[in-house]
Amino acid sequence: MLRIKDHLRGLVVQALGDLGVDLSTVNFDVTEPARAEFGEFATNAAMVGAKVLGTNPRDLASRLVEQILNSSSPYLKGAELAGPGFVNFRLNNSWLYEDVSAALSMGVDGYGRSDIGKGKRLLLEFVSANPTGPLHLGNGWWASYGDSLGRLLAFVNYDVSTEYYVNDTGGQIRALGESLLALAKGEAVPEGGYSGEYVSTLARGYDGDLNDVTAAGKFASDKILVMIKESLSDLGITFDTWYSQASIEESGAVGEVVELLKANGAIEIQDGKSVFMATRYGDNRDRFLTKANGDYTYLAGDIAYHYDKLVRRGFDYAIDIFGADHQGQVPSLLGAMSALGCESSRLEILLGQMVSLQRGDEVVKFSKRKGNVVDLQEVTKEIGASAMRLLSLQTSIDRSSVVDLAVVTSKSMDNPVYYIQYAHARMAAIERMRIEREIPEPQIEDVDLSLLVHPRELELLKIQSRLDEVVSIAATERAPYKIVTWLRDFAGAFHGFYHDCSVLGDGPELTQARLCMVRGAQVAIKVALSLVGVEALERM
RNA sequence: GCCCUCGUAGCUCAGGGGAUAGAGCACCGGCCUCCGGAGCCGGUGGCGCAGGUUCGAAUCCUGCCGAGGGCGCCA
Repeated sequence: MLRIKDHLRGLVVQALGDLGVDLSTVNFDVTEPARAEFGEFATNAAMVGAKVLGTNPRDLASRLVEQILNSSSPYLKGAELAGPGFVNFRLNNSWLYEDVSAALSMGVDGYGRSDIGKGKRLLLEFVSANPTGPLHLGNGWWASYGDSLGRLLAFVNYDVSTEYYVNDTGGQIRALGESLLALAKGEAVPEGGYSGEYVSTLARGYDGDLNDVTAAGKFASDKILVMIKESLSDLGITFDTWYSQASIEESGAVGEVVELLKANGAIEIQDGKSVFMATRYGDNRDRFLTKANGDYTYLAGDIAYHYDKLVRRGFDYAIDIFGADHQGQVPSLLGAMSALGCESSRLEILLGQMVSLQRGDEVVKFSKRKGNVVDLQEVTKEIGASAMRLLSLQTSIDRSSVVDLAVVTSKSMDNPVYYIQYAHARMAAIERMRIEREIPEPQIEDVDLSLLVHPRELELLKIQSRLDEVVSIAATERAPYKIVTWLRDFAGAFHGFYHDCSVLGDGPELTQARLCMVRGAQVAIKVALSLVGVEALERM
C-alpha cells in the first residue's frame, strides 16, 4: 500500500539527482511539521545536504523546490522553501482517499501489515514468574507487554512462538515444599518460607508424604502453575509452550553445554568448580557454573536453556523480557551465547523497569513470601481484561512506573480504554442506525470520496494513514505503547468528527462517502485494538 | 564505590536532532430540537541543574543533583 512519505522521499531523491547532487550518504527525513500552515509534510534534505556540500541551505532548498515542482506526482499540489531551509509539501487529498480504499479492501487481516520479519522464526519468552505464588499486578503489566509485542511481531510477519519458562526446581521450590509441609503438620512456616494464605489452602489439600519435601514442592508448584495459567487466561494471554527448567536439567543438556563451553576454552576450573570466563565477553566478573556441592548453578541451566532455543530448536531469534531486577544476568547470558558461537544479534533481552504500587498517597509494599501481593486475577476480575491491558500498555517499559490502585480499580476516566472503545462503539452504532433507517450500504466504487473535505474528516484520515508506519515502528522498537498513543489520537479525532459531522444526515452522496470513511476507520481501529489485545465493543 | 534505567504541567504520561513542546486526569468556563454527552470546545500550567557538540538540543555528550534497579557457589 501507498506510503506517502516514501513517495515524497522518492521525489526528493529524484530532484537531488536532477541537480547532480549526490546525497546517497546523507540521512534526510520526511516528517509531518508541527504546524498545519507548513503543509502536510516537510523535508530537511536541504539543511543536512548543505552541510555535506558546504553550500547555503536556503539556496539548495530553493533549487530543490524548483525541481520538485517540475516532477509529476499525482499527490503534489505545491512545494515551497520555508524557515532555515525546509521544503514544505502541499498535497491534494487523494492520498487520504486511497487510504480509505485500502482499509476497505484489505480489511482487518491486511491493513497495516508489513513484512519486516520475513517469516523468520522468533521465540518470545516472558512472564516466567516462579510457580511459588499467584501472579501479582506487576506480572500482569509485563505479561500484557509481552503478549502485545508478540501480536505486533506476528503482524509484521515474524513466525512468533511464545514461551513461559517454568522455574520448577531449585531452592525456591524446596522452600515452598517445606512451607507446605510445615503448615500441613500444623507447624510454623520456616524462616524465609512462604506464608501466604494460598499456601495454607494448598496444605489443606495435600495428601502426600508429610516428610517428602520434593513431593510437596511439586504438588504445590503444580497447583500454583494452574492458578497462574488461569490468571493469564483471564487477561486473554496464552503461551505456545510452557518450558520446564527441571526437564532441561534432567535431560543432561546442562552438562553438554558446559562441556561445549569448556571445549571452546571459555571455562576455567577453580577449586574444582567450573567458572565461565565471562569477563572475556564483556561481563564485569566471571561466573560460577557449578557449586561446591557439584550442582549446576542457575546460570548454567539458563545458558543451556538459551542454547536449546537458538541451536537445538533452531529459532532464528529469541527475545526475553526480564524485569530490571534481573539485569545483572544479562551480560553473562549474552556472553555465554557468544562463547557458544551464536551471533549476539540473535538473542535480545528487553528490560522492563520496575512497577511500584500505591493506593492514594500510601505506598503498597508487597512480598510473595509473605503473601501480601496485589493479586492480578482479582484486579482483572474487577476492571476487566481490556482495561487492565490498556493501563499497562500506556507507557514505555523503559520508565519505572507507579500504579495507583485507587485509580485502577475506580474505573475512572484515567483509563483511556473507555474513551477508545467508545469511539469504536460509536462506529458500530452508526452502522446499526444505517440499517434502521434503510440507508443503502455504500459501494466504494460508486462513492465520491472527494466530498470528504471537512477539517475533522481530513484530520481523522491523516491519523489513520499513519497506522502502518506506527505499527512498523512499534514492532521494531519493541514498543507496543506506541499503538496505544495512536489509538488515543485516533479516537480523539473520531469523537471530534462525530461531534461536528453528521454521518447519516448531510445528504445522500456525502452520507455514502462518510459511511465509507467510517468503515475504513473501523478497520483501522480494530487492527490497533487487536494488537494491544483490547476488545472492540459494539456497545458499551 | 562501580554498573544499568529514568527525571517533561499539580498528578499519570507522550514527544527522543528541526519551525511557537502535547494528551489525559485535576481545576476554571462554555456546548444536548440532530447518528450514543463514557462526547465536543476554550482557559490556567512545564523540559532537574550546569557546561559542551550543532545552522538548530526537551532530544546527542560530560559533570552534578534526584529516583528506581543491579553488583550471590539464590533463582
